[in-house]
Amino acid sequence: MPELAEVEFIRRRWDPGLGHVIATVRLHPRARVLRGVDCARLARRLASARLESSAAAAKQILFRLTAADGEALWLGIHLGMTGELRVRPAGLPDAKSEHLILDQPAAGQSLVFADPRMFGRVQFHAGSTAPEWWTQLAPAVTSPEFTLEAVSEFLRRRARAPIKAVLLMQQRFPGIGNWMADEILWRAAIHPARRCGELSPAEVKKLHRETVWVAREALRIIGAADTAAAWPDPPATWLFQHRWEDGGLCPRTKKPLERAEIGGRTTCWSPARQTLA
DNA sequence: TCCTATGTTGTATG
DNA sequence: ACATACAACATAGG
Repeated sequence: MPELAEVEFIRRRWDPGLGHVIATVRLHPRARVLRGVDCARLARRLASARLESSAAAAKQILFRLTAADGEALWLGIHLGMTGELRVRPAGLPDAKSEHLILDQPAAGQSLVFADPRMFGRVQFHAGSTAPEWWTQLAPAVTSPEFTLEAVSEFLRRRARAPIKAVLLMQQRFPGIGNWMADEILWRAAIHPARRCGELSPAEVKKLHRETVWVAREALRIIGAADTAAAWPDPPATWLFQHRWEDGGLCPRTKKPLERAEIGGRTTCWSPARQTLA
């Protein structure tokens, strides 16, 4: 159930495949994750292609490949709620929910994209220029383009919406998902149901700062972790560790946390430090 | 049986 | 056209 840092972690799972040639491609064309993809063309082009590099931005993963005839190929993976990448030794049977399998027999392995719930998706593009679904992503929250002014302007245009819902909007907060949004609001001491238009300039500034901080720390703790094991959780000083516990306590105030649906998603906050109005 | 789930998108309404 | 709200997608697990 990946957000910014988990996506980066999962991206690196296919690192053992870099520099190796794909011999065969196996896929299940009826799987929802392949909606809109020309599966026959994808399979034909990726066969004999070499995996060159990968990158992650927002919740999107991009793999760059070179076809046997030299053409540049671009494979996109979005993990949705339950998507996962793995590398499996060659010859093992396919498991359930494995929708795209790239066999690299010379390396003795297969690269696998699995997604039981199938909210994720695969995208494919051939040609020398990067596809729009990659180039059109909003600037990363860890980049210099993610300015306080950009955030202020974005919130101004969504004055009536609860801040929790707006933090989930990928056009301005790429990579932020449900747990990161709750973590940011908790650190910024802003109640998730507050309307964007009523936040003070000081609160918006705090929100901007905590967004960058949470993203950086999550990338450091989760995104850079050893991919041989499961991804690590942030420390117990974070809201993250307590948000699903029954009777969970705020790690700062030690007072009870509250949960409710806000902006269409289950939201956790600390009433002792996040108040309305 | 019923409820929940770290995401996105299409559609309806204002 | 734009902002907002919400059902729908599909499956597994408590």
